[in-house]
Amino acid sequence: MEAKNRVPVLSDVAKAAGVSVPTVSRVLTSSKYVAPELRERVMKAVNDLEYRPNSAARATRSGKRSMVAVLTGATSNYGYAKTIEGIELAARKAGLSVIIAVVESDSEPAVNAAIDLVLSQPVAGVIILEFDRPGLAAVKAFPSSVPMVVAGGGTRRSGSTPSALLDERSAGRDATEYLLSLGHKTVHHVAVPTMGKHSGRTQGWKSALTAAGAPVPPVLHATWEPASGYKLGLDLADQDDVTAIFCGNDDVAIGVISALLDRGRRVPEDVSVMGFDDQPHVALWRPSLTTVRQDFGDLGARAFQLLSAAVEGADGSSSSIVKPELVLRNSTAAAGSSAA
Amino acid sequence: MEAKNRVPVLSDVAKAAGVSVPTVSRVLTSSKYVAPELRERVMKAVNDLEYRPNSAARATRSGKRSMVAVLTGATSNYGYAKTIEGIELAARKAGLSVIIAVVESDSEPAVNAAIDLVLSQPVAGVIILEFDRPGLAAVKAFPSSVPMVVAGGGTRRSGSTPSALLDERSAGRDATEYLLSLGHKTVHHVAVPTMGKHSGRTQGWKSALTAAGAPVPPVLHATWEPASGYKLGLDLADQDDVTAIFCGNDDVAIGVISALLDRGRRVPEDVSVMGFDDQPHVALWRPSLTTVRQDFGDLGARAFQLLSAAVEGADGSSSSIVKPELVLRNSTAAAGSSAA
DNA sequence: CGATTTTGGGTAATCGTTTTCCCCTCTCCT
DNA sequence: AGGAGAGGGGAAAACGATTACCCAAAATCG
Repeated sequence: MEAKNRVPVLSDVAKAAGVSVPTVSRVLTSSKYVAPELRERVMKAVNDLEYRPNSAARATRSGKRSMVAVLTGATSNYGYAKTIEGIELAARKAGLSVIIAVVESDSEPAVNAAIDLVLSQPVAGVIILEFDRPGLAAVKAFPSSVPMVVAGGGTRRSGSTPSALLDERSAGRDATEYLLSLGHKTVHHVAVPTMGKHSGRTQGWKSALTAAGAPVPPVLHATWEPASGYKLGLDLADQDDVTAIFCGNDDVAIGVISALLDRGRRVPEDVSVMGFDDQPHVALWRPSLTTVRQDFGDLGARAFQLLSAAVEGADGSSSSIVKPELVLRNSTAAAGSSAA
Repeated sequence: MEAKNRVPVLSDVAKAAGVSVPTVSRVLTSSKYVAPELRERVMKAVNDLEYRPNSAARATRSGKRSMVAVLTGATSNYGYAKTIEGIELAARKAGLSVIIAVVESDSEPAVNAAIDLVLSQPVAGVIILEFDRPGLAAVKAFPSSVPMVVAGGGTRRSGSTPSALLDERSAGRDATEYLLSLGHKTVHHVAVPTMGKHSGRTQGWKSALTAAGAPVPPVLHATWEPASGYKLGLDLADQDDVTAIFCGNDDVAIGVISALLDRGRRVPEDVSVMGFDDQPHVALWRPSLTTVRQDFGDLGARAFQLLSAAVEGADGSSSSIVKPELVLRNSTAAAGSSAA
């Protein structure tokens, strides 16, 4: 157990096995038939020395890349983390490593810095998480020389970029229509800092309202923190005409509900509140949260699939879009159940 | 805007700038003085061509690695995600990329597969998240030829491995002592699937109980899911002697509380419940959750700092340990407040 | 059984960088 | 003015792998 043992390279293995360097390479990449006896010797040497191929050198010569990169505006929020998890799982199954690069903001220097960091590595392709403005900016600025796919909540896909999507627009519309169907005159909306006007959730909400001829209240903007939902919830609680609130995500919904309750408004009797994402714990809230279930893990897996295809050279810019499903629980109720 | 433009290499830049290849390299790495005029020309060519150094080739020749790897048993749970976020931020500031590798289980093939995946890339060093059994197994199996540091919740650090730690043991003890100080005869414990008997939280809990001469109830084992906490909570609700419960994390605590409430036991009047982690939303629970705040982002930053030092060759296996702080809220109360 | 084809494996070239040499030129000093 | 010293930059080697090329031996065929 020498402490600072030099890490073995191909020539060490070749020497140990008594063969030439290319033969070892051929055994390891199984690129050409090698006599069983030699193969045996090589494999033994590989195991004895604990040799691991240096994929940097490999990439340099062969151009075969063994890493995919994820470019994203954030990592630890629920949706981001789950999507990254899905990507990592799919990549690992395919024998690829995953490298994470965070785009600090949507400013040009930040975007370029992240892109530089990623492209300086030998990546086979890049998945950009288009959940927020930094992600959006990264998609726009990304050079066409490297295979890229988008994963996000958008609907429209202008160019020829393959995309794995969650149909947030439809989901937002469904959610809003559901609340309207309960008899609410309109639905207020607290947005999370996603892509601004381009957020599918917000778009769907607005289109449902206008389609139903309902008034469109101004959009309230929260951060990702539940506390900011709480703050906005305090304001909403004071407005008597607010009877239904569609929130940009579960954390914010929790904040809003908490504020409403603190102000003495009952949920769902006085005000119905919906979340978005269906984090595991919101089913246990009191009231349990009506929300929209998004399968982020699947999103990540689909994105990786598309990237694999793009790397293989499939030019047919296929895309996949999945519609999240409503999960009806107890934070929503018919308008006027307050009287009952 | 050619679509499939070959990505430029150093010799392209050299040609465009009318200098030799090594000169370009010297400019980019600022390894040797280059005349201002030449430097100028080179930089212009670099910008014009949008050249980005190929860090695989760079690593091959110079041995300078520009990636750190994170080896972990999971990625999307709160603590994991926040720690990874902290590592990424620190690494990005230092100009390094982060590669993530998940260790599927603590079985030997899974551990080796993850280690192989990581070590085949040109990583400067590795941070292993020792929050669970796969992480623990990875630490044990990791070869000494590559700089490595451990980040986790352990206390003991046998060998000479630098470690960034959260003192879960002390925190668990503090939490338990706090509950005992409220007059509870003993404290029940619902553990999350961390390192089994080696979990600092569980160790601290047990040591506080034995130190106080209180009976040590059997440990209940939950998964990471709130639903599993709920399940165990139903059982606990039926035992009248259960008046205080220390949970392995916030999600489980929420499940337990939910079950207690569903069974008609009041929190905190009948039963006090504590969580662990202080996720942002638990402050908004009703009752708001008493818990232990862990600064995972800081943990990640500290781990990266130690790794940097280790890579630089600092052999003094320094470690850093931070004690999480109790956050007292409303899910805990004095024993017997039920009567009041 | 001799000539031609296959086959397995070694030698050398290659990938995109960095680094070592070395040479040329410019400066400075006596 | 001539020689020593220093500094800047180019040519070539090196890094650790893969791949092109080639040759000897075995296999196939007439």
